[in-house]
Amino acid sequence: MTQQISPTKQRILSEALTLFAVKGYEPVTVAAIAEAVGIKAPSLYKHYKSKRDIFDAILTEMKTRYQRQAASMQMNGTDAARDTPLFADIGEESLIEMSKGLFLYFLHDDFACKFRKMLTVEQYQNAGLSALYTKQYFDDPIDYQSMLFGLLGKTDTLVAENARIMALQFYAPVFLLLTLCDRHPNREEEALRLIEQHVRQFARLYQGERS
Amino acid sequence: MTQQISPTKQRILSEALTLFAVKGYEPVTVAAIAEAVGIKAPSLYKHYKSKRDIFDAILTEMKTRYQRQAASMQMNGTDAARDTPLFADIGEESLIEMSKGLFLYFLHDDFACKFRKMLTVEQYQNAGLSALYTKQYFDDPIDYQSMLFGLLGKTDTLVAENARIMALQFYAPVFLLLTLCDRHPNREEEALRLIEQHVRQFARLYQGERS
DNA sequence: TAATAAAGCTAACGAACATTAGCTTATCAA
DNA sequence: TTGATAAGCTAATGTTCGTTAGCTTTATTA
Repeated sequence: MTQQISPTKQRILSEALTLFAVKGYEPVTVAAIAEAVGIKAPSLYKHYKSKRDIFDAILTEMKTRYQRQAASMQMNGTDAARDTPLFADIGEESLIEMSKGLFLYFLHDDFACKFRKMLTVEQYQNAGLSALYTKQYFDDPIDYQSMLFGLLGKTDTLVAENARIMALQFYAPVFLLLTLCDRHPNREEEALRLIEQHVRQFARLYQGERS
Repeated sequence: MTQQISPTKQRILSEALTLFAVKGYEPVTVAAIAEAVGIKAPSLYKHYKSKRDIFDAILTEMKTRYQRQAASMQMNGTDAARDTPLFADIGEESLIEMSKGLFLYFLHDDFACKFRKMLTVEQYQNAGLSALYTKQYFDDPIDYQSMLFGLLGKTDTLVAENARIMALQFYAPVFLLLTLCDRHPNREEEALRLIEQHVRQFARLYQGERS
């Protein structure tokens, strides 16, 4: 039932995204996309009916991938809510590894990384992309982590209101370092070191609080 | 000695920045800049010799402003180091007001706000702007706040290494909320509320630690 | 084997772009 | 009053862009 995608068609998407991620939509010429793929510009129109059509296909693919990932997170989230031991019991070390892992995934996953950059450079001229950026990199992560911290705090003195602040304080430094490395890949090591110290300090501060 | 700037020349800069902030450099046409100013495209060339020249003039003006501001911060910083009472003595409330004040300045100051957006959308295709972005919105703020937290921690158990993490944890949430409001001005109230709660929590966590 | 469709190519078109040439008008010093 | 300069304008130029037309070739299918 699901249509098979021609390899060239897929490569056009990939190379276009690579270019859009750096320059944004408008400054990228169809000739440049074609050259990256290894064909001539008019040949692109055998696969997509316009430049905008390529852009839309990228958006569609991203939405598909994000929903798939959100669905798997949902499962993990539910499991976590049921099964995971409390904050203190997770252990600082595994929390560090989780943070670093997510950081490295978003930094190095080809599609995720380039799509994030494209959203970044297009966010102010496209209301749809603006909303998508906020959902993917602000509201969804903050909501999700609020939920986790909220669950952890139930048996504790932490109130629900504070869970959002905890989420903000946990997430923002990691995200800031992610965008730093987007610009300067050579500072990845430094960022990882800072993330480790940040998580350690964060755990210490919020665990110290309950004793 | 200092050359007087024609009002039209200044308006060109201002309107060009407004457009560059949203679309980036390339997609903005000189005709669009001219129309925003209220003249025809060829008339622009009486004031600047090319489109790139307008862009460079914006960069130059921004560097001037930033250096002026940095110089005044330097003075405040030195004064702070000499005169300001310790962290706990500043008072949570005035710390909140300071944070909100800086946040609102960067969010609403016309030039600062638009220039930040322009850096955001141009950062991946211009190495110079990339470095400038990192300096202005990562290294300089983190260094400065590290210095402050470092001074405050001298008489305390906090080590210098931790001052950078403190700075990161203090600054990142505020900056994240700033970029959120850049996209969604209608969420300013929510952001201010979160900043207040964040600073309160931050102060409580790091003060609780020393007792 | 013959017919069809898919996927590449060159050539060309019309629109939009940055920029230049050259004109007009107003300001202002000599 | 005259001459020059500044700052606007229209018209035009050469380039680049997205897209289309129409051809060739290869692979698939009847």
